Amino acid sequence: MSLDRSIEKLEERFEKYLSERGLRHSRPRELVVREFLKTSEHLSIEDLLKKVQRQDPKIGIATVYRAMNLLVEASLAVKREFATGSSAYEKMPTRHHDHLLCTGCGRIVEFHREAIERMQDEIASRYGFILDFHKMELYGRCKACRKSG
Amino acid sequence: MSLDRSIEKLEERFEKYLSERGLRHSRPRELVVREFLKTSEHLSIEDLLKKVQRQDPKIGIATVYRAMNLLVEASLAVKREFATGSSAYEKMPTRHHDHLLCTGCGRIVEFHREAIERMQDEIASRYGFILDFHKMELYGRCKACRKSG
DNA sequence: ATGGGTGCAAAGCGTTTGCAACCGG
DNA sequence: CCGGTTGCAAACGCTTTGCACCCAT
Repeated sequence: MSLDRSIEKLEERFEKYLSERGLRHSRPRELVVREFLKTSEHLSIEDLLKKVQRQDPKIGIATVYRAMNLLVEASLAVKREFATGSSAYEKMPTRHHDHLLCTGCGRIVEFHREAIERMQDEIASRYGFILDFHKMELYGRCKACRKSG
Repeated sequence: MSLDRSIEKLEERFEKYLSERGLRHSRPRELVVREFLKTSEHLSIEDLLKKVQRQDPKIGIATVYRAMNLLVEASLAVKREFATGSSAYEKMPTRHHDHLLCTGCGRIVEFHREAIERMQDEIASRYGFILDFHKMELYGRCKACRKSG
């Protein structure tokens, strides 16, 4: 399946989400959603705003926030808040993963380690908890950043 | 060593930190630091403010923030920001640990699993990173909260 | 008497919200 | 038309900061 086709499918899911609850289809919203869906990296609100403003400079930041909140409610996006203070949206991951972040250049690497996931469940149950979700972020410096300074 | 004695030692380290850089000793600061040090749990700014205001109602929230920032700089406290939006200070841990949090009652359990730490380093190095720190928080519901609601 | 510390209120910052104009179905 | 949507600006909640006054040293 082509990338465009997969974006189309996600857009359809979003339209369905909207129409099911009497929400409307609008040009600004469509621009935000499309720009978000066509970007594969983690996207900050500011970067997303810049992208949509290239197509329509009148679009305000509130519209971007509102569209992203809808996308999160529709389970098409997740919001990540990092320990560095920045936050970013990513497309709803098909498989769970955690993040490795470079404190130098901001690069974000996704990873998954089943053995860790199992240990987390085991730790939780040892204390009588049942886990809903977790947050695991590793912060360090990538090779390039260590070289450059 | 008694609890009081250990608090005294920490207070001494803080006084040393202050005098080494020409900072002063003051009553409001002392109240904040003492209340913080005598509490073993994770403490929010609001809760700490309430505690110190019981002893001196005139103390403002800015003083609490300033004192806690100093304590963090002095490596006597660490600030934790949780995915639930709340943040809390805890005494500088003698050994590294992560957190398990109940999304129902807010209870926080500290844990440490060496095997996970090792895998985190191993994952980082696989991507060419050297880790500075990490954040691992497990969110779920404790037994009591599952029963009650 | 210096110059750091305090309380207060204002400013910051990222995000949300109230509102009047706008527009989609 | 009705009621959701937009852009703007104001309001948020948490944290920091500017300032005049206070107080340690």
